[in-house]
Amino acid sequence: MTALPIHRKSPSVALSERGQLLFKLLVERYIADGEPVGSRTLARDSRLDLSPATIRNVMADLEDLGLIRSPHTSAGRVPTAPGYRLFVDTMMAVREPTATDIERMNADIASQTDLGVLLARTSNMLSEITKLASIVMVPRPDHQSLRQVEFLPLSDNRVLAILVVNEREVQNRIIHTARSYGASELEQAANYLNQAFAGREIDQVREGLVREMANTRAEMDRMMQTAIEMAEKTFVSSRAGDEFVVTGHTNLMAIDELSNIEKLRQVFEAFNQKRDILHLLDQAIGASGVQIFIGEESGYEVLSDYSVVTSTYGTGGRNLGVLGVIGPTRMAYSRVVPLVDLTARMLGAALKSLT
Amino acid sequence: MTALPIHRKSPSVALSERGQLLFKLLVERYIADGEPVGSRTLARDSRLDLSPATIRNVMADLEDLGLIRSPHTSAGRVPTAPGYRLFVDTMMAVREPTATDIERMNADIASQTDLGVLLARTSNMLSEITKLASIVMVPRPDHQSLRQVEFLPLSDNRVLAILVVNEREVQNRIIHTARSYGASELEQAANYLNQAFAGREIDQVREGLVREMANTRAEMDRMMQTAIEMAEKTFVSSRAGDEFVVTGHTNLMAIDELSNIEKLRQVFEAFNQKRDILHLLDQAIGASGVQIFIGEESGYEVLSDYSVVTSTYGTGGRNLGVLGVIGPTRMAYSRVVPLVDLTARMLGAALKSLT
DNA sequence: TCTAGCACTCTACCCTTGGGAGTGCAAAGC
DNA sequence: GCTTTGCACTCCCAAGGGTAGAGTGCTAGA
Repeated sequence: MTALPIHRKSPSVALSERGQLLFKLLVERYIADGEPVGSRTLARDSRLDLSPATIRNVMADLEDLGLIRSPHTSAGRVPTAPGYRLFVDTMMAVREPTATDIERMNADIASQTDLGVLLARTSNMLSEITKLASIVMVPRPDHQSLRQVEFLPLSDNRVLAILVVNEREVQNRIIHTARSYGASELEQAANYLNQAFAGREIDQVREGLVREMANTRAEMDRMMQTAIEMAEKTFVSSRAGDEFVVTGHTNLMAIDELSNIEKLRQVFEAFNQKRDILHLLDQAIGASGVQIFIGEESGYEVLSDYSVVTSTYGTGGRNLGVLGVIGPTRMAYSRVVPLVDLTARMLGAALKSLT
Repeated sequence: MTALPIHRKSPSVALSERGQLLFKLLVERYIADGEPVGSRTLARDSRLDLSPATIRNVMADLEDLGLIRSPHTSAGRVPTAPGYRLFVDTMMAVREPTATDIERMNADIASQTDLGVLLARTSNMLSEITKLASIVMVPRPDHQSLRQVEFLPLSDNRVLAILVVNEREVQNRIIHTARSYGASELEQAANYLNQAFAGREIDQVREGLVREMANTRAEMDRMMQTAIEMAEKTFVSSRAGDEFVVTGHTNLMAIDELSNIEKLRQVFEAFNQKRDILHLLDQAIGASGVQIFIGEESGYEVLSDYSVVTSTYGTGGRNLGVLGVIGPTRMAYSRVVPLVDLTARMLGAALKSLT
């Protein structure tokens, strides 16, 4: 076989060209098979026409650099977290999603009109195609602009408030009031609020009300009083907390061939204790584009054998949220990364057309 | 020891009094330990002062009756599905929930105001206390009475419809229209609908509209046209499909000591393919009160090693939905059954105070 | 009708064993 | 100086065999 011109030493970086090649092959092989890769296998895989012994020497170097390790004395080598990191950063060849996948995803996502359903479907689809667990964090509206508000009296001094924010999202809250209000009273209050504050940020609404109160204090008529009272209770501490959609847990069970059930349980538990996962996703929302957290990098011990691939999504220039997948560190990054990217873009587009 | 008066034959039923006693002990023991119960153990447990050999004879009878079986030649006996059935039907002594459990549940459930949160919390709580997976099916409103409707124009010939039904529930839908409508136009249409149909069943609204159309066909003014057009699209095929909340998957993983991971995966998968589970819950909603499905009784093969304990819940006389738990057939029925019952009643009460 | 005794069966566990895979090292080859 | 060969060594894993424990069914005797 044509030996490559391998004698050119790579200048300062510790890794020779040959080392890189073999390392790349090793990672790819391990991702494909899931079993430690030995020198003989690697010798066959590479077209370098080198004996296993030579490969062994290179592998020893790679091990010294902390890129690979052997699970035990006489097993092959597997990539370490830093190894995966190097791989995805400098040598991964992304495999574009197949036309089928794109088609399938498009059909499913584009047709959704309800925000909740859209997110759920997106998560589902991503999970099915990647065969991993998928997370979609719902858009966190940094500013909510009020479009319309309605009040409906319920029994027992309670009022149902319906807010339409950001042009299309509907929120509703039950508020407890000191006395009971009549329907017409509430209607007037809502009318006033709609006229005075429609199109304004919710935060501003609260401020505006306070100002209003100061100005008109004495000569406030009854309607105004009602309006202010209602609005105060309605707009206080809105944010119900970030939510996210998780689908495809079960895919993790299928993959984890070691089926370390206790570990798996802990990961699932983490999904439920949503707060933990949220923090991870928060890290991701800062930078736009695809981000990869390998093993311990995520900062969560339970995820030490798992990697997380995330991408922000949004419309235009704004990041609305984060989505991604969780799977074993040896997931097929070259396939998963473009898929996550694609999904994020599609969701962004779908959201845009929804507005 | 004081031998019980066991010589009285039970009349026609195939099971002697002694057989019943020993069977009950066996089931309780197996539920507690999870391991096949042998004749020696049972001899010690019972205060009957009988030798293991005698117990063996009884056990052989019980096996002939199909109430118990041995996993293999020289293992003890475990209850069969019919065995559990007999146990829960005729000999189970319910253990009332502890004051702590009641207190805890009450605190958590009673304080909720949002329907979605209430259901989620209920499910969570039930799952935590029973240490099983819990399902709460959301109330299926067999009749939805319309309280109020609002329309908001969006871009691209789409209109956001907001429905308030059943006094407090808010639904919103995006509908696509042939042409674009102005805000005032839509407002008039909503006003008309609200006046004409508030308080009526949604089904009736549709019917009423059709009648209206027939009557006024020719002299329909523009406002009416708009109203009818909007309403048609809004009220068609409303039912977004029954939803339910599942929590505590992870508890199943902890219990299934055999950790037959593939089986577990199938069960989880079934949770995701919600339709399957729904059908099971549908069976339960017919009869009110607690129902127990043991193993294959549920009609789902994947659930063959699991039992489902459900109860309907509702306010006043009406059944609104079903909740329950899923766990191994050897769950502690005597504890779980009253807990499911209690939860159902508490949820019913919470819903009542919410309306 | 109950009990004691006994032979039998099956599982779970431990230990050993041998093969296979892979390594590391030293010496020989190009 | 890099590469290869040869070899001893390590470790895992699966298979086999032996043993103890638990429990059974059956039969004969109280």
